[in-house]
Amino acid sequence: MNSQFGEKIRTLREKQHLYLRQVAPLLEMDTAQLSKIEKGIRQLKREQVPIIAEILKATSDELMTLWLADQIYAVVKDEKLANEAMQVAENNINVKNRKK
Amino acid sequence: MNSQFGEKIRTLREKQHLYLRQVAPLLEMDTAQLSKIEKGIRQLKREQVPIIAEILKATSDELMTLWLADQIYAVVKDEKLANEAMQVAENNINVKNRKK
DNA sequence: TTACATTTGTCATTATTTGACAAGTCAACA
DNA sequence: TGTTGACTTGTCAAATAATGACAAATGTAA
Repeated sequence: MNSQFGEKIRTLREKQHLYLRQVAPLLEMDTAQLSKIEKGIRQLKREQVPIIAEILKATSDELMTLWLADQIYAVVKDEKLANEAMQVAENNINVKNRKK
Repeated sequence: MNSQFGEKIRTLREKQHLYLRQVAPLLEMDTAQLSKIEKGIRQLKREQVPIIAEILKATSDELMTLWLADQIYAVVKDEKLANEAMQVAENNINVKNRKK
């Protein structure tokens, strides 16, 4: 279901030989939810990204980048103007950063 | 309140010497709502973008691009990893397009 | 003051997302 | 073939967020 973040955490989890049953409680959810998150059917909450990063021994930044990318992708995935919109958004960010 | 789309439609409306009171009913909303949309406090619905484009004699694509850019911006505006995430998302889009 | 355009604040309604659970599939294997 | 364990899927009430509608406020010009 197209989720870079979900695929990544599944891969990481499997590398550590952990079961959903072991990871889910650490995020205070059941296996059903975590399964859906790995498949991209549901989204992990932003504030849980650093938590799962620690559990799976990944860097928070790496997972956050994928998590954010998924959110962006959800906005533009079926849009023919996706690339143009991304360009404009990128400019906005850069302008904003320059001001700081 | 930082909305490219809102600023654009305000500019267009003013160029045409139209009042909120005149435009709002065409979008089936009151002036208060449209005012907020122009200020970026609320979002126009995606399906209304072509309608306002026609009212304000702009191209739908131009306004849609700005509207989408605002949605993207909302996701990443306070994120230090905004640029990295945009890169990843852009790749996803390109990969997807290549497949079609 | 009055008139008019716009803005702001509030709140009930509506829509979307989430959490929790039950039931399902699938593979391994006794 | 029946059981077990891991994962998946579906449903639905509850929580959260977004919207619509309205009243009141602000600002400005006559």
